[in-house]
Amino acid sequence: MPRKHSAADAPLRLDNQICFAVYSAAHAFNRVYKPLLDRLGLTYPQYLVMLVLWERDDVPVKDIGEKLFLDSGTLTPLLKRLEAAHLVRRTRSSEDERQVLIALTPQGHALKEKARAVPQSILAASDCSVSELVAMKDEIVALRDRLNAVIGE
Amino acid sequence: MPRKHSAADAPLRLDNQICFAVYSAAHAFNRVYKPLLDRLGLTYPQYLVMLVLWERDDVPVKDIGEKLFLDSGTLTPLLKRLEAAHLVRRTRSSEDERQVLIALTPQGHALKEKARAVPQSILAASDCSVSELVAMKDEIVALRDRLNAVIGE
DNA sequence: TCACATTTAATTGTTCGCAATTGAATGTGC
DNA sequence: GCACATTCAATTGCGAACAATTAAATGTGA
Repeated sequence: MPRKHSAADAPLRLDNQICFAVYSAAHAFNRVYKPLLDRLGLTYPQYLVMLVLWERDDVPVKDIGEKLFLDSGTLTPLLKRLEAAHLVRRTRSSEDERQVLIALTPQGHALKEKARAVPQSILAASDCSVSELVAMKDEIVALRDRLNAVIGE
Repeated sequence: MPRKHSAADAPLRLDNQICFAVYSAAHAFNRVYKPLLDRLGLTYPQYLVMLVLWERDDVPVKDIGEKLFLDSGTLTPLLKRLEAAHLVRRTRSSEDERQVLIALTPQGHALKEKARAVPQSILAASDCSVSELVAMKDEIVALRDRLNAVIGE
């Protein structure tokens, strides 16, 4: 009985890797977002930063980094590009000169209205009910948090 | 009755975005993989390429790209680094001179044995049963494929 | 107070990821 | 057979992502 694959190799097969499922799904999302975000003049990570700021404004870089799991090496140049696009302002905190506070400009605030069209386009592209997506999201977040807990050890 | 958030803003809230769940889970996986892959001298995308090659060897760049959803702009420099690490060889196909065939070196083949320890470490880190992970993986792959179908339109 | 550790952003260097372009090889339609 | 389109990898340029380091501001203990 010839076999194409050895059973011992199963754990190393690409199609058996949940990490690749997640990795490739993230890229697929990125590609779906791209044309939508192009109209806003944003990249996907920039869009995430704007989501954070639309919820709360005038926050230090560190707070944004904690919410998005990104560090200053990623955020500093990204925020400078958002500043160059006149969407945010970067100012040193007067209370703690180490912190740089990120505030939305009027244009940054205004972009929120244009962004409202994005989530519904994504929902349509995922071709899935809201409840299914919410359930999946919660599972993935739970997995992510368990992984992050291991890293923190 | 004061509300912190408007209901109209719910679709734009970071915690409601499945894409962010996927995005941040991908990064969490990356961080868990890093110390494991450091021992193999591989980055995560390089590990994915090696997974493909351990299944089948002597394939054109295009085939690897189709399996991983990556293009030559990503793969060409990555494969050159794997070649510099003596894990693969790159040769022009004699039948079709446009194609570059990627073959494993003996060291590339040998690395597979060292890599067998990786999946079980990941399984432990995800703190989850195999059947749960398989179910999640299948859901995520189905979502990814629906997203990719939209892009292909 | 003063030495010392901690916190915070910024910087540097390496590796992805992709769009757009180039150039060579191949396939095709007439 | 020959113009033409197509295929494939390589290249270029830009924007992440992160490790490691730097530098300044702040906090802490003796």
